[in-house]
Amino acid sequence: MKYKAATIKDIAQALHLSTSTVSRALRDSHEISAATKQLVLDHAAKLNYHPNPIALSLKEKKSGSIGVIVSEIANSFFSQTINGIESVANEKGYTVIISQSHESFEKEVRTLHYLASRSIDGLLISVSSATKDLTQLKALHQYGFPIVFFDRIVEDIATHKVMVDNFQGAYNATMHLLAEGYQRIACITNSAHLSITRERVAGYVAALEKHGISSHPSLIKYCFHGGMLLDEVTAAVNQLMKAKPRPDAIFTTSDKLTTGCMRALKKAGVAIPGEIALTGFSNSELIELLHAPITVVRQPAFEMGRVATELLLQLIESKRPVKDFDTRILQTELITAPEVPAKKKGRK
Amino acid sequence: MKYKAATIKDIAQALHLSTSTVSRALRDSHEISAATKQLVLDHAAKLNYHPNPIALSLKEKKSGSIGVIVSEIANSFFSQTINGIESVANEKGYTVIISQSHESFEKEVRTLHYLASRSIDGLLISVSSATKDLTQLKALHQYGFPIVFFDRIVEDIATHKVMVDNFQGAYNATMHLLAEGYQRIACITNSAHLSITRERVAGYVAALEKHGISSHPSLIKYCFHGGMLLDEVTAAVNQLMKAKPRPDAIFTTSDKLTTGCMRALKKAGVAIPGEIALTGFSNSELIELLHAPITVVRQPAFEMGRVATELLLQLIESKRPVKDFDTRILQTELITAPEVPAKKKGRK
DNA sequence: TTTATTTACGCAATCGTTCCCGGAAAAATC
DNA sequence: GATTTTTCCGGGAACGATTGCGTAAATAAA
Repeated sequence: MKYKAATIKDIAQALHLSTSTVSRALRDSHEISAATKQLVLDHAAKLNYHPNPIALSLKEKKSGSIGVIVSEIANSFFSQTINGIESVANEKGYTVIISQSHESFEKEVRTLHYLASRSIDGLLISVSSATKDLTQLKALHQYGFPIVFFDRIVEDIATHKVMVDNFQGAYNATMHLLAEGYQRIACITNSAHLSITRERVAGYVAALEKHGISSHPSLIKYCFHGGMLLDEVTAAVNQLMKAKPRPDAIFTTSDKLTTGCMRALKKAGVAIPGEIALTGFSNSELIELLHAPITVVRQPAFEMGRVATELLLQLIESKRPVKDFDTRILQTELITAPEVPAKKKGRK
Repeated sequence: MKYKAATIKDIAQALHLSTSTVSRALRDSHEISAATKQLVLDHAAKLNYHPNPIALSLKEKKSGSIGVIVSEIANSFFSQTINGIESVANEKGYTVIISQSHESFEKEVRTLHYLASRSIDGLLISVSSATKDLTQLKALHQYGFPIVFFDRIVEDIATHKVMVDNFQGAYNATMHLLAEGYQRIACITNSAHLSITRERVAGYVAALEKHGISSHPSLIKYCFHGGMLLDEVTAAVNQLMKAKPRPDAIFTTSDKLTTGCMRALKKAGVAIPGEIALTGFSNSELIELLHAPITVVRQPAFEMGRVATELLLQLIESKRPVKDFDTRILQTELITAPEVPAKKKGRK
C-alpha cells in the first residue's frame, strides 16, 4: 500500500517555481512577493501538503522525540507519570516514545540500544529492578546523550534526577502503623539494587528505631522481580506468616508489591487488618474499593513526569554542555484508610 | 548539549575510502575485499557507529514506526492491548508511538494530525467516546493511509477491524445475572456513538428478552464521557437508585464504568451484592481484591493488540492496495465471582 | 602475448528540505 | 540618463545513507 505525500517539489513543478522559492513562500519569508506566496499557499492546501518531518530531522539533526523507559505501563504509578511526561512533551512539540523493560535487564538494554539508534533526542528512564550493570547507560551518558532519571535513580551517573522523598514516605507509613499500635512490622520490598529500595527500607528502619524497636533482617523480604512474579511475593508473605512471633503488620514498598501482598494474604486466608495490617506505596485508583481498606503512600506521579520532562527538554535544548545537575525531591502523601476497625485502636 | 553521532563519512575519511565503500563494507557486500571490510568494521566499532535511522527513513520512504491512539493508558484493557501491540511491533522491528485521546474528540483530531504529520507508517486506533465526526479519519484513509481499528470500531471505513464479540459478552453477563435470580437489571453504558455501546446494549437487551423481560429505556444510562467523569457515572447510579421499583442489578459495559459504578454505590452506601448486584466489562487485575466480589466480562486484550498489529503490518507491507478487509472477532470470557452469597441464590 | 573476466573500489544521484549565494529586473536615487 | 538600491527568485550544496554505473587493476582464459 503505497501512500505518497506531496512534496515541495510537486508544488514547484506545478507552479514553475524553484523549490527554494516554494520553501520560502511556505515559511512566509520576506523575500517572496505576496502574489507568489498566495499562489504557493493555495496549491499547497490543494495538495494537502505537509512538510516531511523526517527530512527536517535529517537537516536539523534532531528528531523531536524523546524516549521513555519504564518497567510496566500497566502500573498506575507509571501510567500517571507518562501522562505527566506527555503533557509537557506535547506542549513543547515533542513526540513521546514509550518502552517497557518488564523488569528485565536484557529487555532494558535492548530497548536502550533500540531507542538510542532510533534517533531520539533524549531519554527518561526509571531503571528495571534487575539493573545492576550500568555500562550501557554510562556509555550513552558519557557520549553526551541527554538522560534524566526519575523514580528509580542511578546515583553513579551525573545528570538530572527526579524522585520522591522515599525515606520520608516510608517513615511516615511505618510511623502510621506504629501509631496504630502495631509492633512487629515486616517489610516486603523490591530488588536491593534499586535506589528506592534502599531509601524506603531506611525510612522504615528509622521509624522502628524511633519507637525503640530494632529492625529484624528476617522481617525484611527482598523481591528481586519487584512483584512482577506473584510467586515471589507469595513466598515472602508465607515466610513471614511462619515467623515465630508472627508480624502484626506488613509495609510494602511498591504498587505491585502492595497488591501482590494483598493477593497472597487473601489466598492464605489471613484477614486484613484483623490478623495483619497492611500499608504500602501505591498509586492505584482502586485502593478505596479494595476489600481491605488500607493506608497507602501516594506519589505525585503526574508531577514527577512533568518535572522530569522539563529537565530533559532543558538539557536537550541547552546550547552548551550542562555541568551542574538538579536532583528534585517531591513529597509523598499518606492516604489513610477511611475507617480503622475499633478493635485495633489503642492496641498497645 | 550537542551530541554528534559518528557517520559513514567519518569512517571514510579516517580510512581514506569513499562512503560507498564503507557503506558496502558495513552491509557485507561481496564486492568489498575481506581486508577492507575488517578495517571498516573495526573502525566503526571504535567510533561506536550506528546508521542514522532518519537518513534511512528518508531514502526508504518509511519511518518504521506505527501510531496507536487509545483513550487512556491508565486503563487495564488498553495497557494490556498495548503490550500485545508492542510485542508484535518489536518482533518486526517497528517502533510504537502511543497517544491518548482522553476521550476528547478535539484531542483525538490533534493527535491524529500530529501522528500523520510525524511520518508514521500506519495507525491503530480505538476511537474516543466523543468521536462523531469522521471526516479526518476518512480523509486519511482515502488518502491510502494504512489504518486498523480495534475495540471501538468505525463501521463506515473499509479496513481491517479487530474486536470482541460484544453482543455475546454482554449477553452472557446479563444471562448470568438473570440466572442468579435478578429480574430488574439496569445498564450503565458508554456514549451512544460507539460501536461497542450499540453491540453491548443489544446483547443485554437480547438476554432480557430471552427471559421474557422487556428492556426499559429508563434503565439504560448512557455516559457520554465513558466514565472519565465520575460525576456522570454517579449521576447515572443515583437516578437508577431512585427509580420506582429499584433495579436489583446493574450491568456496566466498560472498565471505567464498572469501577466508577462501584465507587458511586459505595459512596451512596448501597451494598453489593446485598442490595444490588453488579456485573460488567473489566480487565482490571484487581477485581478479585475488591470489597465486593463481582463477575466480570474479560476481553482478550493482549491478543487483540497482537492481531490488530499483525493486520496493520500486513497492510503496510503489502505491495499493492489491499481491497478486501478482515474483521476479526475474538471471544470474551466470563469470570464469575468466587463466591456468591447464599441469600442471593434462588431468589426467583 | 592478447583478450576476456573478475575483483574492488569511486562517482554521483537520490530522498525532502533549508539556506547561503548570486543575479536579473524593477524601483529609487542622484 | 546613469547609478545605486530593493525586490524577488533560482542554483546548488548540505544533512546521512544507499546503489546503479563506470573503471582501473588484477587475474584468468585463449
